[in-house]
Amino acid sequence: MRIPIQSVTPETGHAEICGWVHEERDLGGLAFFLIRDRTGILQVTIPKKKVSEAVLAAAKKVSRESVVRVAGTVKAMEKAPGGRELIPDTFEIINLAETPLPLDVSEKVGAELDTRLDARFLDVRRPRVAAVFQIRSAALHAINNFFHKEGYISITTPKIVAAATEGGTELFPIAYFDKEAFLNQSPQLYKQMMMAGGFEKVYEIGPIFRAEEHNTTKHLNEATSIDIEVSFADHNDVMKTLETLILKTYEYVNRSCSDQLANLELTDFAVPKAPFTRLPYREAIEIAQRTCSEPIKYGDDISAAAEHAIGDEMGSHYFITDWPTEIRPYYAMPYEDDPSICKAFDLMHPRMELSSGAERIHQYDLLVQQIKKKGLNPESFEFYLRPFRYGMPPHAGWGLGAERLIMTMLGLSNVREAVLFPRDMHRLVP
RNA sequence: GCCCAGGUAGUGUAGCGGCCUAUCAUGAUUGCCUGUCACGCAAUCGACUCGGAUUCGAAUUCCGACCUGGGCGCCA
Repeated sequence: MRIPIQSVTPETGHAEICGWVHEERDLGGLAFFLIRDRTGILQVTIPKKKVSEAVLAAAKKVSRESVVRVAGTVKAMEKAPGGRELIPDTFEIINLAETPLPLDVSEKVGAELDTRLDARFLDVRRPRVAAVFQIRSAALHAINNFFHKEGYISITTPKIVAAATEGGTELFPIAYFDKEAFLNQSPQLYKQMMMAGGFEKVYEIGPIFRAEEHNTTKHLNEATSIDIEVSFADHNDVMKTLETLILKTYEYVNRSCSDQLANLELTDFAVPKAPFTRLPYREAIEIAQRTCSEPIKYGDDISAAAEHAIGDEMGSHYFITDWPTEIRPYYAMPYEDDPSICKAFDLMHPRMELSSGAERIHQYDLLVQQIKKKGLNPESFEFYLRPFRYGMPPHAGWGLGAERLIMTMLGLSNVREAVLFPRDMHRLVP
């Protein structure tokens, strides 16, 4: 019976392990093999005079990163990594790996991201890379948990759609039988429709697709969006929810992923401090005008340089609130007393935007008016507008980029590090 | 889409008109070695992205193609 390497201790007695050959060192009469599975690394020690011919033959033949099954006696050994080693009585090569390897799993020499992504299956064998995805898994678990505890209904909405969410041209067209269709850029319209469906609190974690030809370390053409929509809530309510979710996620990762964080050398991992500052857009612009070398004025989008300048000033997570209605999507709710600004917000990490959200317009006439103001045709949004005529409650929500959350949480320099098989302008394989 | 910077053994690099039969590390192959933990030692193997041009001579300069990284716009 195979047991995980993590649970092999000097008290184990006889053990059978399965895994990959991480490193081999042959000292002549004595050989050492480091065997790795997803839980850890164990040293297999072969005193050549004391083991069987079969073990010797296998040890001679096996190459690095081959898959093996090794069984034998576990002994306490101070000189061995982890204080224990396994002396094999059987050493079976399950699958021999070809040589040379496309990249060095033991990390003696580096590999560029492009090389790593081409051989991602090998790249993720490296413990520090695996740690990122184990943490990503834990973070998404914490997020799912949070929503279930809070009574949200998990939904999945179509990724193949007939119309754009926000107008725009940044959609991937696909052939859908004899019709024109697109990959969805956001679940926005569908989660709002479920407010008319009376679900009240919904969330979805799923893929979003953007055909923008951006070439940066924080954009993907296929990303994972964490989306919520809540009825009878306003922008402040859902900002509070987002803030709590971020804290809970960091706390869970901090609590349950200490090995992985150690692998990533994140000994100073810190849960952000709440409450996050609510910084009105107007004040954000003032900070940028004061501290950023590039000129910016009220009404502009916040440029990367301005974003960094404001981020430096704020130092940790913060919200930018009260945006000019003009530069937000048509569905953002304008303030009653000043319709030039709206109840939209972005959640910012000092390095980049993580999330954007808003209280939405729930009145049919106002929504149609805003769609027209953006130069869009309400007729192409009929499927979306229809629910607004039959009892749409007030509601608010946001979308949070899962990869950016992981990237900023772990200090990754490229968002591609947070996706197993990233899709960007140049990469469609593997 | 615009603007930079690059493409040298399996991997990561040095070289930037002749000293290149191309450096170093890692790796692979073979041999030696009983406590390695980036083991050590010896030998061997393995590369200038492609096409054109300039030149007596091109990895090195120029042009084009292809590929890659990064910045910007925009956004999650």
